[in-house]
Amino acid sequence: MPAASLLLDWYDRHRRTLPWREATRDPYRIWLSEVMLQQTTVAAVGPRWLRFLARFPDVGTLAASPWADVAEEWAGLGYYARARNLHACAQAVVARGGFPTTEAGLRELPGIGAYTAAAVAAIAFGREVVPLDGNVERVTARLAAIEDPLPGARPRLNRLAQHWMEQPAARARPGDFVQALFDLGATICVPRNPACAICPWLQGCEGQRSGIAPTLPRKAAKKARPLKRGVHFLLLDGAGRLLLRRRPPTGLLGGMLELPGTPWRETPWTEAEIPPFAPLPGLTWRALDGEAKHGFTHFELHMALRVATLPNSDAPDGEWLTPQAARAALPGTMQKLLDLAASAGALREG
DNA sequence: AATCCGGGGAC
DNA sequence: GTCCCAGGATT
Repeated sequence: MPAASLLLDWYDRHRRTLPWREATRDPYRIWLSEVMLQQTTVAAVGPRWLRFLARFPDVGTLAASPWADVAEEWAGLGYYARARNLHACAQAVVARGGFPTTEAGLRELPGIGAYTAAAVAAIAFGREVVPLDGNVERVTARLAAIEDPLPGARPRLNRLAQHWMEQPAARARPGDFVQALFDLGATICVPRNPACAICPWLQGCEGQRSGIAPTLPRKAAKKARPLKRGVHFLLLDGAGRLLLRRRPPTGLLGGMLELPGTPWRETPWTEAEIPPFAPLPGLTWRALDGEAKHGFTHFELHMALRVATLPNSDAPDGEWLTPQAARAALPGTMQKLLDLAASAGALREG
């Protein structure tokens, strides 16, 4: 088994300097970083973590804040169920008087799965457990030359990874040891072209010895993504503000703001089907040229856009925001519709 | 076990 | 274009 001390020595010399590593073991800050880092790159999280903390400096502030504020702060980060669970988790933590300090206790909270429970337990509370993230999966699969494909191989990889923590050097510094594994996977044992020559665990890496390390871990084939289409509506009032509505609390972009529109489906929309979805169907809607394109995890989306100005009549239900405020509060998908409108000169903004 | 859930950066 | 990212919830 590769020596934990070799990895920790390497970590002490080469570890990444990251905002959430600033000598704090505040579980709130560790937890927030781990949730933001779920399927999200370190580079993307850095500034967002700092901005989030400035607005919600502690778990009590977050728990007491309205959802609309949390949604606005999370806009653009993706996977919005994380924000909903984050909000619910903060309220649960306040209700129980603080964060649980064990992996099992953390695992009970909303938005905290096997990985995040282990990561917070190890980093914030010094528990001896290895979180199995994409980095640890890759490092472990290569060290042990595991050729079984993910996700089926995950239980086996997890059992192997837990053994790293049994060494006294690792047990003396659990949080540092797991972050050393992250850094090894993020800077040396990377998916493509790993830098095996400078790896502190080169000796004892069976994947490297057998020459298959760069091809691991193997993964099951992925499904093709269908193309869906929708038509959205940009309604402007006399002051140049635009109408947004809030999506249902669960599902795709759940709880986030959007431009009103048709549902998204694979069958193209016929002209006769579209008007009932407009905020004011009787208005004269001008169709803009082009489409906004956005890729989701499991389908590709093309959105057309129609524009109208609100006459002196009853305004439909929704929220009226300036283009600047709308852009700040909208998920990336909807920001692309504003881009389309702006390029057509249909928007008053700076 | 399979599917749903964003967005961006590296290649 | 493809792949990946400090994954979780639901079915």
